[in-house]
This record gives sequence, structure tokens and C-alpha cells, in this order.
Amino acid sequence: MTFVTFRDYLEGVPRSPTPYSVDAVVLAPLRGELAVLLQRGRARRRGPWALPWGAPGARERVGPAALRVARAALGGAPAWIEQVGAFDEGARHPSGAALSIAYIALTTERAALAVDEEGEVEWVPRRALPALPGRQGVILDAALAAVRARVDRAPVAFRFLPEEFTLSALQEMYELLLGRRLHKASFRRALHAARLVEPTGEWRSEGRGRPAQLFRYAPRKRRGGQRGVRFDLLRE
Amino acid sequence: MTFVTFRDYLEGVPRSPTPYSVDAVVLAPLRGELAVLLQRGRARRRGPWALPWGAPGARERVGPAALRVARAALGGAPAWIEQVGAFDEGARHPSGAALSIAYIALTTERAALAVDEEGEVEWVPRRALPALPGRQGVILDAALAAVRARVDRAPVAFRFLPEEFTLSALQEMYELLLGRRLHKASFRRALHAARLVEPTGEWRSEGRGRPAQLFRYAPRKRRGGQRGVRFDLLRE
DNA sequence: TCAATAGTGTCTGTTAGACATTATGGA
DNA sequence: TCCATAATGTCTAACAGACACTATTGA
Repeated sequence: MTFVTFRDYLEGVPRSPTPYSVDAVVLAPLRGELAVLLQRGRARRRGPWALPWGAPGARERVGPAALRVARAALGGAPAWIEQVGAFDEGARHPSGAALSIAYIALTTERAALAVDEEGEVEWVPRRALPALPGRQGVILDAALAAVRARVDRAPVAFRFLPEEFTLSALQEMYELLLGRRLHKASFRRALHAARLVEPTGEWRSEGRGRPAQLFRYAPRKRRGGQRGVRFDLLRE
Repeated sequence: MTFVTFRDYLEGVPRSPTPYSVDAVVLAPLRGELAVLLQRGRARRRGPWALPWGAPGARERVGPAALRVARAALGGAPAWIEQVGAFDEGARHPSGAALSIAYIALTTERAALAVDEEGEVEWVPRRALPALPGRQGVILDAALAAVRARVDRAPVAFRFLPEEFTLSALQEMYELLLGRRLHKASFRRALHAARLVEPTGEWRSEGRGRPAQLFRYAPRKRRGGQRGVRFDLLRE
């Protein structure tokens, strides 16, 4: 590996050199698939694709820095942002940082379609994702695994949907995130039992078929704790 | 201003004040409770209690650094170590680092009892935990929450047990981690259905009562995927 | 013998999944 | 009218939890 000069390093990216970078895995549902927002490699970087990243300012905390990076890539605020972890596997980060803090940022399909893909960024469907070089490949894999793992732990699915949504749209989102089909009646039974949504009172007619009632995310306190131990969820 | 080279930058920066610390939440079952290994505050620190922490060396990666910190506190290797995340909340870390990478380290009761508590460290039961000052309080809370969240996702309970264990011991461990009682027959039914353990063929007689068969952790491939969506696990 | 713990069989209420049916719009 | 989608009711197999019972050791 050839080291560039510190001058190049300073001009290249971070204003005050920080020892760690912040990397954002920006996700959205797009045409029935989960898609990741990738950007063209910056100047002097070979790889054509990279995760959006940045370096926190001297007094900037990593959370706000990640939000800033995601906003810059999206051209607007994501609906949700959450840390995945710290990574220092493999070769150094493109920024030269020894350590990289990874975040997942979620947004709606509507916002995803509004992104200017003529610019530096582009939505890449999960199935067509390139193998990102070095550490960013590890981060991307970990982020996608984290989304899947958190689907039934946190209201991740709702972050991908607009304020008001149909139950069919919600079910499709869960199916997309889980990668398998769900049973309609069971899905709705479990959803209502969990008291996670409430009807808005409005109905939406999209093309043919009976109009669907609109719901919003409105979690209520639940009586009783969970039961049993779900050994069937155990993974190595 | 004279620009140094990137190489100088890399060698220079992380040496004296490291920009990030590594903090270990070392956990073990102890006398029927989950306990955390805390250490007396270092020189020039006021707080009587702190999480074991360290600073990664110039070329040391955070994972090995965390293992080193946990080993030093325990006087031996933990059975398991896993990253929780990166934290920069609140006031600076005792080390002066802006960022702290937190790990959970698990070990058995046997190893916990072998720790020299006359030294700098001491096991503190979960119910008696002091409110750690500043960022370490956040890290401790997050680590305990992470353990609870990962119980039925990863074989966390097994990491707290020796190689060979009785099913009663395993159930007690799950009850300790989940904070609630489990039903014996259901527990065993679910456990065997998940094909996670296999009998060693030996039996252990501890005091009175019928001897218990010993098992080891031996996960086997499971047919069929999980069902349903566990909305009852959803948390804000 | 009793006490204590291990391990298993059976019953029952609950529920996930399957299936069927009704409801309501557009073409 | 037919078709497509929404929404819900009913049936059943599977299962979690409760309970009871047997098994096997030490005191």
C-alpha cells in the first residue's frame, strides 16, 4: 500500500483529521425490494461504489455526524437512524480512519424516489449489491443482518412507511424485510393483538379492488409479558 | 505549517491520548444473580467504581483490545466477548477519549469465583449496581439491555455455563437472564425441539435428589424456518 | 421412611395457519 | 357482469402452560 501525503488527506475529506469515520447504510423499499444508497467513490479512490461516509468534526458527536452524512446522501432527513456498531476489520477505511462507526438510516419509498440519482448517489437493490471493498463490505453485511434481526424487536417496518399506510402495505414491508411470505389473517390478528396501530378513519382506493383502510403507528401499552423461550430463533 | 506525511500522522495520533477507549462490561452468574465486574477508579479519578477500560495501542484493533481489558480484569480469558456499540454520550470518558467502544464479556460462575476480589476489582450483583458516572452509566445500561435482548437470538446462556451442564442449570440461567420464571416441561420441550443440546452420557449427583444428566451445547441444523411475526416482542 | 431434585406423560385453553366467505371498488 | 383487493369468520392441528406422576438419590 502506498501512503498519500497528509496534504492530500486533508484536502480529500475531513476538515480536521478525525481518527474515526462515520458510515451510513441508507435503506429504503424500492419497487418491492430493499435498496441501499451507494455513492460513487470520491476523488483518488478506485472503487466505483462506496457507502456514504464522513468524518465527525472536532466537537461533533457521532450520532449527529451520521445524520449529517445520511442527509447529504439523501438530500433530506431519513425517517430513522440507528447505530450498528464500530468496525475496524480489514484494510483501513477510505478516509484513512482506523475505526469506523456504522449506522443504518431508513426512509420511505416516496423519499427514495425523490433522490436525484443523476448525482453522486444511486439506489442499488439488495440482490444487485456489489461486493464493497474492505471494511465497507463488512459494514454493509452487518447492517443488513441488523435490520433483519431488529424487525421484530423494534418498529423498523414502520420507519419505511409513510405516516398513514394500509395493512397490506405494512404486510408487504414485513415480507420484504423478513424475506418470506406471511399469512394475511394471522398477520392482522397478531398486529391488532399487539395494539400497535390505529385506524385513521380514512380509506384509500388504489386502482382496482376494494379500498383499504388507512392506519397509523400508535403503540399502546400491552398487558402481560411475553411467554416462553423462542429457541427456534436461536442462531449461532 | 509543515505537513507531515500520512505515515507520521498514523503513528503520531493514536499514541499518547488515544481518541477512543475500550470499555468492558464483564458479566457472570453469581449466587443466583447476574453480577458485573467493577473496578476501583484509577488514580486521579474520584468515582469509587468504574467499568474496566483501556486504550487500544497504536496498531491494536478494538476487539483484541477489549479482550485484553477483560482478561486483565478477570485474571483469565472470558468465555465470550461481543461488541455492544460506540458511545459518546455525556461527559468525556475517564480516559479523556471522545468516543468509547463498549463490549460485553461473559464468563462462568466458576471463573467468577476464582477472581481475586481483594485486588482492584469486585463483583457487584445487578440489583446492587451503583449509578456509574457519565458515559459509563449509559454503557452499563446498554450492555445489560443488550444481554437481555440477545438471549433468544444467540446462545448467550450457554456462554455463562461450563462445557457440561444440567438442564436445570440451563433453565436457571435463562430465568436469571430473562428475569422471570420458566415452565420446566415447556422449557425442555422447546429446548429439545430446537436440537440445541446433546447428552454427554454422564450424570451428576449434587447433594440430595435424583442425579441429573449432563448435556453439552451442540446445535444442529433445524428443518423449517420460524413462523409468524412476534409483534409481542416489539418495543419502542 | 421422607425430602429433594430429575424427568416425563397427559390434559386443556390458546393460537397460527389454512380455508372460505363477504365487502366494495373499478373495468 | 367480472375481476381484484380488503377484511373477517371458522375450523383444525400444534403448542404452551398446568398438573400430576414416576424415578432416583441422600439423610
